[in-house]
Amino acid sequence: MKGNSTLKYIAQQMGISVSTVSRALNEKSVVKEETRKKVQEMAKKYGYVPNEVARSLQKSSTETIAVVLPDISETFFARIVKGLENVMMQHGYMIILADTRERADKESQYIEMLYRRRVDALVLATVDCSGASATPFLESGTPVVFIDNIPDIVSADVITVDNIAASKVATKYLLSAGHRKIAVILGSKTETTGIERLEGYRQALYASGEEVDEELIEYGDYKMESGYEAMKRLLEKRRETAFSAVYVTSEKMTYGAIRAIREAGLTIPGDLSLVGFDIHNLMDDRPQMITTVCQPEEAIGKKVGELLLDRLKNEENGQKGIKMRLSPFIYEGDTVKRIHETESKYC
Amino acid sequence: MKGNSTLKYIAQQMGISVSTVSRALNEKSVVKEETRKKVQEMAKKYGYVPNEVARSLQKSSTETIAVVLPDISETFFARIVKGLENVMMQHGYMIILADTRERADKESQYIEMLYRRRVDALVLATVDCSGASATPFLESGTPVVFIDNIPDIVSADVITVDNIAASKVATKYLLSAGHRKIAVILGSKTETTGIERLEGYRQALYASGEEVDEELIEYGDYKMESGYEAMKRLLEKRRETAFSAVYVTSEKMTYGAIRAIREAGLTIPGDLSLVGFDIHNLMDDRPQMITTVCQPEEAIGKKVGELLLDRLKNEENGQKGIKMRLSPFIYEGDTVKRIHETESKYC
DNA sequence: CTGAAAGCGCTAACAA
DNA sequence: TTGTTAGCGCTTTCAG
Repeated sequence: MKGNSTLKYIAQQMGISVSTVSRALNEKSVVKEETRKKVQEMAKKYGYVPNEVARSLQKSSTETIAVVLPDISETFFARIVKGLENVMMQHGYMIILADTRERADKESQYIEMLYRRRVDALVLATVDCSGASATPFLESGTPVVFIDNIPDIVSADVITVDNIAASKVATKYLLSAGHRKIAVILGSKTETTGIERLEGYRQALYASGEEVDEELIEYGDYKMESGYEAMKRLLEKRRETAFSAVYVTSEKMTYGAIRAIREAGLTIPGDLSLVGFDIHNLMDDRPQMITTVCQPEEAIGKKVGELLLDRLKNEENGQKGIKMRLSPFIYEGDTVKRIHETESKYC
Repeated sequence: MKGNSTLKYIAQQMGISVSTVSRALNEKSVVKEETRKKVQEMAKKYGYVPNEVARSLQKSSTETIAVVLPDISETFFARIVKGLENVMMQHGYMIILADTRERADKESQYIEMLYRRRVDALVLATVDCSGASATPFLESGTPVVFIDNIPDIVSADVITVDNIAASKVATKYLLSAGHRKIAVILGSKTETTGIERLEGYRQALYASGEEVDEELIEYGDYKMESGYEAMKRLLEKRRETAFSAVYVTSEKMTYGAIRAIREAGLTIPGDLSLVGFDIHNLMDDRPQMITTVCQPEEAIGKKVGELLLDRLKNEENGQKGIKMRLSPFIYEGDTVKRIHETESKYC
């Protein structure tokens, strides 16, 4: 018999006006102390719980922000969400989560739904680099922060890891271990994560005077199966290409690649060296020697939160074209050594 | 200049009533085809997007469900959320995610916030087995489904893995590999996940005529660090206890335990056999031989979603005391073998 | 088929 | 300090 207690109901019971009840319950307004106490008593007695839906409607602000991403079961995304959620919760904002399963159509569909719900901001790890899916938010001036992939939109706010640095670190690591023929498995030809990670790889090779063998560059789609397939393709042409190391640029593709290597009867690092990406669980405990590049997720989530809070407080909505690149780490086998290629860059 | 288009605005522009516009835009209502077309045109022209906040207020249903859990960066929870989200999204429901960082105080605080937002249902992986934190929902008759830990409340709806079966499978696996002295690291003395996992361990030992050595039972708090510490304690008394295998009952504690074992200069399974819990990433690719018990997360998420959908559709709110236990798996080293101890049990 | 009116629960002027 | 009124944007009777 609870849950239907409203300001109106309390007001009626007490024979006073709704607005007085409202004021009494909102610390900021001025009411006679005595009235406030009585109202609070009654509110408790009737099990009154404010209805935020009504409040949202009237204030045209839902104190809710949306996070749209390709796969929450990727540790990378889960950790970003965790970092973000922590900051936002402290300020009374809650998070709506939407998992697109890497599908651009779902992405825009979900974003449309979220806009209808009038979330106050959108955090988007897009799989559609045109950035078109974010249109409803962009047009209405609702804050949007892109993480992971960078959209074509010049004025967009972006906070991501420095992908070029990440690949440079990974490649240099392998070069300095004596490898000359280094294969790479990328997640996308069109998304900036893929483009930049390739770029860093190229730069590192050029810098050390190595040729880039296009045969050593394979593509997947960030999912495990594609890492497995890409690795198999690389292994098939290993005779001609003679690579001795491989760099895989996403968590799940790394798992897939490792499986392919094992199935081929090869060992890591005995037969083939490998540098993975975002292998966090192994990182913490290192049950084996996997070297991995990692992104500072909690930091990304936190930065996104702070940026958003600023945007939301200052009412100066709209994109400002902020680009923030955070530094990746590399975790090298058993040694919990961290190499910072660059410090965070802000523009 | 967008984003402020409302039914009222369109109605004014067209010189018709708000209700007609509303009807025209809601497929179900009856309007002259011609009117509908014109309205739809105008709506598009003015960039009208329905305001779900207003709709929610009027329908007193937000089409939103809340998920409150201890740690979204645990693969176990992330996958449940993914499974659940998938089902709910297909029916127009969105998910609000709250991460309590295993803190009971945050848990009840968040649940309070969520109730104010009038989410239509709550999915709760509680760390407070009294179930008291869910009170606002329970009292108001809003559907609540518990996952993971089972609360004291008898009438509560619960969908979890069969923890006793999980431990039995794990322990039997080690017994059949010839181990007699098997240590176990549990996550909690008070939560049902801990209690039941201990129970399964005990039952398996009894069944094979082994004594239970209380010295071989250690407790952590599900976090990595505690797994590390618990393992260290076990190793310190290894001389007296002479255990040859250990069973660790959560993902992160497993990582911690492995680290402790490695730091002690021991190898798995050379010096010590280990069965872990929820080690999914390793499961998919198996970079090494870790045997692990796993829970069917996607299935749990899906079941939760289906139950909720049913509850929400049929308006017969309130707890019905449904208890559903899904079967765990065991993944045994390199072999992708699955042992089903039991089939899903429904009560 | 369409309009007028009421109301979801709350806040916020504006008076009193 | 308190009450009255209006309205956030929408749906839904109830008349017409």
